[in-house]
Amino acid sequence: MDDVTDFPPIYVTVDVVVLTIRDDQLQALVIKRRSAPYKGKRTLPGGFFRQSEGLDEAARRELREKTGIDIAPLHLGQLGAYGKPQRDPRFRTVSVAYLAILPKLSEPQAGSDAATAQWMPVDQLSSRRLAFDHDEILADALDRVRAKLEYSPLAAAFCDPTFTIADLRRVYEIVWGRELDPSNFHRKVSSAEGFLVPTRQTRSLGRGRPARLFRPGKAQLLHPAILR
Amino acid sequence: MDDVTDFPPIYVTVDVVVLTIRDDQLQALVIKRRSAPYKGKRTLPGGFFRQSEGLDEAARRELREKTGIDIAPLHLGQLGAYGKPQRDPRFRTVSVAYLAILPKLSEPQAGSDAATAQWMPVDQLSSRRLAFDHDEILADALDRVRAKLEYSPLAAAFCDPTFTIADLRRVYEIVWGRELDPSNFHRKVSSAEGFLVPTRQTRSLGRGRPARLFRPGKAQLLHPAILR
DNA sequence: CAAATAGTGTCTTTCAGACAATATTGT
DNA sequence: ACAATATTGTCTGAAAGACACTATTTG
Repeated sequence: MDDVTDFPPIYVTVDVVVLTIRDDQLQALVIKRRSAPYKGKRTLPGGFFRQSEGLDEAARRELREKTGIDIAPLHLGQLGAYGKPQRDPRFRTVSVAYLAILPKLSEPQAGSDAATAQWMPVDQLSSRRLAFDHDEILADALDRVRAKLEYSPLAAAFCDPTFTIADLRRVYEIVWGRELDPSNFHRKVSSAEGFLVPTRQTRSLGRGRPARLFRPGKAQLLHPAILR
Repeated sequence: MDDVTDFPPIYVTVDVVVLTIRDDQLQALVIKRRSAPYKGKRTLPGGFFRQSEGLDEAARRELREKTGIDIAPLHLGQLGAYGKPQRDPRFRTVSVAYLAILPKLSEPQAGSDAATAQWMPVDQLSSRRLAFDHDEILADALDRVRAKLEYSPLAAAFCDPTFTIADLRRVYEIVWGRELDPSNFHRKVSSAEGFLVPTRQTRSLGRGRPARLFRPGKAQLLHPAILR
């Protein structure tokens, strides 16, 4: 490594793509900027990184401060670093992006920027809508979450603590953007070792046979995978 | 985003995990440190990030400066950001790690730190051998490359411009650490659309039937995947 | 010829996808 | 009973793993 004095420091930020399902749509949490640059435009929640904290820790803190949401570390994963030279017009920054998945119950709550935080369907954010390079970060997040549904039990993170197989299927259908055969889906998730733990409860929607409720299992990798 | 003046800048570095296959072993490029901290210990090649360059660009430059190797951007991918508070005892750093794959022909060459660059088998670097948090970065790189062999044509990046199916199989065997059935492997890679482009040449090893030589195809994703 | 390596074919099992059939509820 | 949803079963085809077999070279 070279001598540190030759290289000026760079501002490091953390940005978080928070995804949930609301109104049968995949939605992301965005914040409306109140100052220049990009005043009035939307961004991903995020902020500067502090000296004393690790990256994951910073992501959790930002999410908590901006939205009042305290997410389990389990459902927070790093996406990568973004550092194109002109990504912030003010000064040189590198942003470390995170992906967080929440069940639909949560609303943006109290917090420093809470007044400006809102959920928006990702379909309405698909291109050239967010400030900085946040469109690119969001696109990468969507690629990531679509891929992770295949081989990880991530889909359960979109659901309440107990959920039916139909709930889980709706998650896959909404994230992947296509319908799945209910019977084949049922067979596949049921046979994936450690994905679903049956409970003794059922849930009725008023019409039709009540569905069994499940809890997430301990598996970190699905085998066999639920292929797109 | 908050007011910038509240947050001290942080040093951003780039570290590169360069992998190749030499002597039938997966090997990584490491550099022996010539100054404190960790004097005499080995690290991954890397250095400070410059104001004017993008992250990918910085990774290529570091690799070129430290080793004389000019890698195609195609075979250079970001692993992620590492930012535990105490990862560098001197000051607060965040490192963006990259993974680079090279065919075995390359030797560490001229460059500022070339004298101290060397290839080492990853089996001999498996734990607590590298300075800073580079053991962790290397472990993540190995996870990544093992996974990528399944669904991407990355294995060809370990090979010369033309290669036989047996060459390719040795890559999988060495990276995954287990033997594969030659006939099943042949069938699988041959049927993966766009993975291999046949040439009219063959190559003889002196004994046995000569093998056909192939070039890498255009596919970015293997279908079906070559599962572990 | 034998030895060695390359490549093909066959069989069994697993799993995906299409879709039929059965089960259990509310109206 | 009927509509609606949940769940199980059946069939077909794709692909994996084990392994027998054929092909083409050198010694």
